[in-house]
Amino acid sequence: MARKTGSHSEITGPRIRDAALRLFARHGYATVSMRQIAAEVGVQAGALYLYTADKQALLFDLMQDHMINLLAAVEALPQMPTPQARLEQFARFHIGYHLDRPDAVFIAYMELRNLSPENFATIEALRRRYEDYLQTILQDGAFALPDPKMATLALIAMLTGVTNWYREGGRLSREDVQTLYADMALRAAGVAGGAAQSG
Amino acid sequence: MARKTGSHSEITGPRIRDAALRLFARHGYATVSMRQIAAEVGVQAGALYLYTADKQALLFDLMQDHMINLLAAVEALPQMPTPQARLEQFARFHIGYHLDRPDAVFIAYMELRNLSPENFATIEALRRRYEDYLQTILQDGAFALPDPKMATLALIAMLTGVTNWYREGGRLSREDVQTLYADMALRAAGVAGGAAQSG
DNA sequence: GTCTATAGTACGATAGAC
DNA sequence: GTCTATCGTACTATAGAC
Repeated sequence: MARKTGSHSEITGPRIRDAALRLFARHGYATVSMRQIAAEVGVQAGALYLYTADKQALLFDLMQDHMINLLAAVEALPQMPTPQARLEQFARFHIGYHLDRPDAVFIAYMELRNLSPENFATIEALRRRYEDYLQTILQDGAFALPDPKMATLALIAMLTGVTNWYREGGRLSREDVQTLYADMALRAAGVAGGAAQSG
Repeated sequence: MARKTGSHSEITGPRIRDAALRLFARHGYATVSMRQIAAEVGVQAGALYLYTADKQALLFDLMQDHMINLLAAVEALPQMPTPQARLEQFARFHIGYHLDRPDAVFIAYMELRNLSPENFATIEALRRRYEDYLQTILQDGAFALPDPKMATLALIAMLTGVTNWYREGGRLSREDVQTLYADMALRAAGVAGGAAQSG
């Protein structure tokens, strides 16, 4: 800390991104200044511009990386035999993945309007691909949903909402929450028997 | 328009609030300047301070009014005979009320972190009262939910999510959306037969 | 009640020394 | 690669004329 000079390009870049992620999530992109980010990393503001073109690029890169990683993770899930198992797997995955990355998730949902139009379009396309993954599951006849597209958006909103209140070490464990939400998702989608009715 | 002087205290105040509501929702509290709000109303920036102590008070008043009106509206709903009917009524109400006030809703959910700590506590208390209204419904034995508090948060997140995608004049009517979401909420809460299975 | 003008501060981004 | 210093701009909020 407080080291004044030296070569740290492999380390400073990620640290800038980590600091920006945390600060943007906590205070909002528009509120956070480049000086704050620099102070968090322990460099001067000017040094940030060796690693990012500008503040907007910093936000965009964080969101794009998050969405690309999310997509890669969901598409790497093992194939499940039944529509019900696929939906349950998705619900558990979505909650687990989002609980692991609260800052990235928060930014991805809250800072869309601070993206430039072109950057917004790129992120929206990635998000749409993620939604399509769930929609494909829900389109299976086993669910008989009148509107799978709408159900997709409803379920994703429900599952993502867990990040608004879940706190590590609280009354419910991560597993509890995954089970309870997966059950609600299965029931909402019209499956009679959820995974575990807890009781 | 472009009138330069005169007495408009009864009219300028509400117009400032309307402009702030629209601009905050569209661009975010932190991004919008007092000059932008003033320009939208047609006065100079300094004139705003005759109607609000500062920018923070403007945001707080908008959020507080929204939450108070929302609470008054939900508490004025006619009493329904069964738990299922109460949940369906709540789901339809929540969606209808939120679709009618997209800007206020957006601000109430997105700008919480831009409130001062004291103002945040006030708004959170109001939100908690609204959640309690639904939680009371869900605590009825008819639903047999393992965790009514969590189910409350899950359902509110799902229902509120409709504001992220619904557009007037789109594929689904307001009534369609209310029906489909109410059905999903009823099923998620563990009620076998929803209001209308649409088929 | 609204205006013009401005004090005081903070910002994003860049230039040039080391 | 990081620093110091700074340019040009924008902001919130206030003071004082009308």
